[in-house]
Amino acid sequence: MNSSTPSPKRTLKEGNIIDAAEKVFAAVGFANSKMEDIAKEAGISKGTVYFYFDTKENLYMAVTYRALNLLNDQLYRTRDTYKNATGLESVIALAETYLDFCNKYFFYAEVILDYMTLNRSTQLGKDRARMTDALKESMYYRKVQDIQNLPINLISEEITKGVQDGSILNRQRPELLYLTAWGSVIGFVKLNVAAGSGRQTLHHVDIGEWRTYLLQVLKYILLHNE
Amino acid sequence: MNSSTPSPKRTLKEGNIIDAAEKVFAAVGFANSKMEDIAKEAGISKGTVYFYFDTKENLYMAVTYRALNLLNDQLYRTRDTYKNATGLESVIALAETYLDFCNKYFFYAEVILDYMTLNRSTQLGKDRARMTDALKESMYYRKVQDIQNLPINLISEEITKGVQDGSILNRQRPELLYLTAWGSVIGFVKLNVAAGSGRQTLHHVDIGEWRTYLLQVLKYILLHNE
Amino acid sequence: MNSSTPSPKRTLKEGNIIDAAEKVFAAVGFANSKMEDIAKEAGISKGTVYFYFDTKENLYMAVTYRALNLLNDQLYRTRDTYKNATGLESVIALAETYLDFCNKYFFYAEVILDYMTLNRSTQLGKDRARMTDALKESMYYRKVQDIQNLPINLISEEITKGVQDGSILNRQRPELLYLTAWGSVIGFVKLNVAAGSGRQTLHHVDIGEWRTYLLQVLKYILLHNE
Amino acid sequence: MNSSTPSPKRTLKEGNIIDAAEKVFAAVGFANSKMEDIAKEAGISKGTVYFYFDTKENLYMAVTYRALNLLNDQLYRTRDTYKNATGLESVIALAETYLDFCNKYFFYAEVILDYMTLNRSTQLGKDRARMTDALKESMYYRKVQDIQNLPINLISEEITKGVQDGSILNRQRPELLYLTAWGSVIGFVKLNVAAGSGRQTLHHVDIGEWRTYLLQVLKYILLHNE
DNA sequence: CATGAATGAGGCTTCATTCAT
DNA sequence: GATGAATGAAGCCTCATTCAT
Repeated sequence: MNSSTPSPKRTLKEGNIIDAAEKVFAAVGFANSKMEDIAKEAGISKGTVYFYFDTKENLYMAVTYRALNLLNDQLYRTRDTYKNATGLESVIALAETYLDFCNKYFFYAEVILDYMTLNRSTQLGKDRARMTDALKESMYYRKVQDIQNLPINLISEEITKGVQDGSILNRQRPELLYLTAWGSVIGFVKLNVAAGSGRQTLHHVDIGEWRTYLLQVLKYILLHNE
Repeated sequence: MNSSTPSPKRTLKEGNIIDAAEKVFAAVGFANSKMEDIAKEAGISKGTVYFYFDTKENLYMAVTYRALNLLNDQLYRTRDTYKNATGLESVIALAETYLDFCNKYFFYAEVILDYMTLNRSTQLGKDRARMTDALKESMYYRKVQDIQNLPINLISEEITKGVQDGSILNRQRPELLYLTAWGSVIGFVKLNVAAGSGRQTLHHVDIGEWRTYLLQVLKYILLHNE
Repeated sequence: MNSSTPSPKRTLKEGNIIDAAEKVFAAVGFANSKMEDIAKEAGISKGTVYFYFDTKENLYMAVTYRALNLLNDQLYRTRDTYKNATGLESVIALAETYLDFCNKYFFYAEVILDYMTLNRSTQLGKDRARMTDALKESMYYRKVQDIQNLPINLISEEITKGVQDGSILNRQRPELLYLTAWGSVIGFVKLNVAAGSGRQTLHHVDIGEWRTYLLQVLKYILLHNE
Repeated sequence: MNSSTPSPKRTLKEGNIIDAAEKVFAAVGFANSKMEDIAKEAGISKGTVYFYFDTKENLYMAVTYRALNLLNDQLYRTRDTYKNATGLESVIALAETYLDFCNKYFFYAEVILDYMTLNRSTQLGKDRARMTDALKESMYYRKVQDIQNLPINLISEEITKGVQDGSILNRQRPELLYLTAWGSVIGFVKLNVAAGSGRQTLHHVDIGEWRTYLLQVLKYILLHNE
């Protein structure tokens, strides 16, 4: 509705609440999070949370927006850094950026993956519908929608660039490469997320080692036409 | 606790309830599922559901158990079919089996991934603790624990077999290969799940084509040392 | 949805809850009534109230339905009693019946008047809309709608009968007579309601005396053409 | 308490707020009205509303006071206009004035009736008591009390005048006549209000026609002894 | 005086679970 | 074994009111 820039003070306050929400959501999951707890975590009252975020769903979407935004920032920064490098180098750097992002902002990675699942579920009763509606009416939901495709677009562009500058030899379509590569990374992340943030090994495999190997495979895929 | 074989009648009834629970969980997610709905879906009363499953969590674990069991069945069947084939062929066939499984029963795939997330979250309040406890006391939770490692063990064995019979040339440790391969597959599944079960294309890429390419990459990984 | 007759037990229980709701609504008004209080008044738990009435609004409508139903019963009974009398006598008896009803079931009279105001208010925000929706979806709302016109139809018929049998001499249209007569009665009731149920006098006028005079006027209206 | 004349500026501001309050109360009723909405409607902030009216109840009473005041004004004006006419003519003119008032400001008519209901309800919990107390402490509540009897006194006087000057032949006590007449008018108004403000017909009866007939009946009552 | 952020008591409603029949 | 009525602990959200700026 109001597209004017919000006051810096308001933005700051919202930020504090999102900080708190993040912690609580990350700790116990959306369903088990109570607005009361989030308020307490933020050191304010429940009412104040509602003053800034009219719905629990909207607050969750604000977290998602922040996560996606941060990811985009980092991807764009990497892209700019590698402006003069080859497409291959850029793509690998982007993959590393994403892996680092997931490692550093563990919960954000989860939230972003969660978001992708949101539109799925078939309605069974009205309640679900109501919840979905609440979500879709949320301002942040629309904000997220606006930027959800940025990562894929960015990476696809860099793959295309690599194909054109000859650094990427694989002649599959960029989208196919993107999906395969991204899928590998997501799988890596998902397995790590599932295992928990603190883990250093999974099934006796050192995660750093796995990471290195994954990047090797990605590079391999990009370099070979088969 | 009671290790005597349950009556066939009881098993049948439980099966019907799990059928219903699956549908409801898949449709609206665990948190939004109501025991009432599950009972209705099963055509029985809420009380009866509780007669067979003392907790919502336990019912969910029963679904997980079924999912994992089914996956194991299919993997074992594939392994047996390829008993006399090379390790490489066996491993690729197992990957295909898993992809088919995820495609056909994609809710099961999700449930199995979900299971891995269960033990994670830090406690903030008592509720979470209570829920986790309820879960861990559930009979099906223990049943799931008993078989959770079967897939990875099975696949690792086949990779080892492939290494020994010379069909797999990659000299990385089987577990590392397993994780990389499984991660790729999970990413594939996850992206498909996120997109929705009915889709035929994703980002203009035909899913069958993607699948074929993914298997190619897997084979490639196994065949090349580095 | 389910048009089968509810079990007598259920009907009985619902009746008890409506009894309690009546008392609470009458005592403090709809807005100030709490479901908790109603439950306590009925000697049951809040949850049980919701088992029978899914909404506070629906419960209120159930009260309205009962009120309107009771009024209809009494009017029909009077009509039957005066089946062989003149239309004039019947109409006067109906007026007396209504006055008695309002006197005896004070709160019911209010509820019925309230109902008439329901569809009015212009929406300003969504909340109001939501409340109205909750109301209109309520089963009892529809039940009330089905019988809301019975009184006016009944009385109009009797006026018509009186015109035909020559006992009512006023040649105005029955509807006009009905509105004028009914309006007088409603005004009487409304002023009494406003004053409170226990009052014997209003502005130094004995209410019984007023009632007698009102009936006189009504008779007068019916007997004189202009 | 403070009997010093308020500044014209303050009076103006209060007036604006009451304007807004009226609209909101009329649209959604007292219980569903939010101070926020009223402030928005007045184009000011919530805090400012509270600066002028310390309580929602007090604001409502201010509306009531305005309504009653306006009615009184109009009745007095009519009385003055008919100073030299007969009592009968004066009374009929007053009835017409009231009908016009109700027609033009029909929310005011409701508010005035509402006011009469205020002192009634039995206490069940503390909330109701608190609300009533808030009301009774309100400055406007006392202001309303001061003028609440003006209409009935005025009309009763005119009836008495009519009896004395021989224009009113009915020998019932003025108060009885007053109540009967007022009741008829209130019923008329109530039925119209219930139907909605915009209606031109009710049950196929033209409202103007009904109004004319009602005045006829009133005149008839006044002119006939019994 | 005006603003609008902050508060927190309170109400409606949900739903896992229990239990009498 | 099955049923479905009963329970009550929670949780989301509202909104009158207060208060610092």
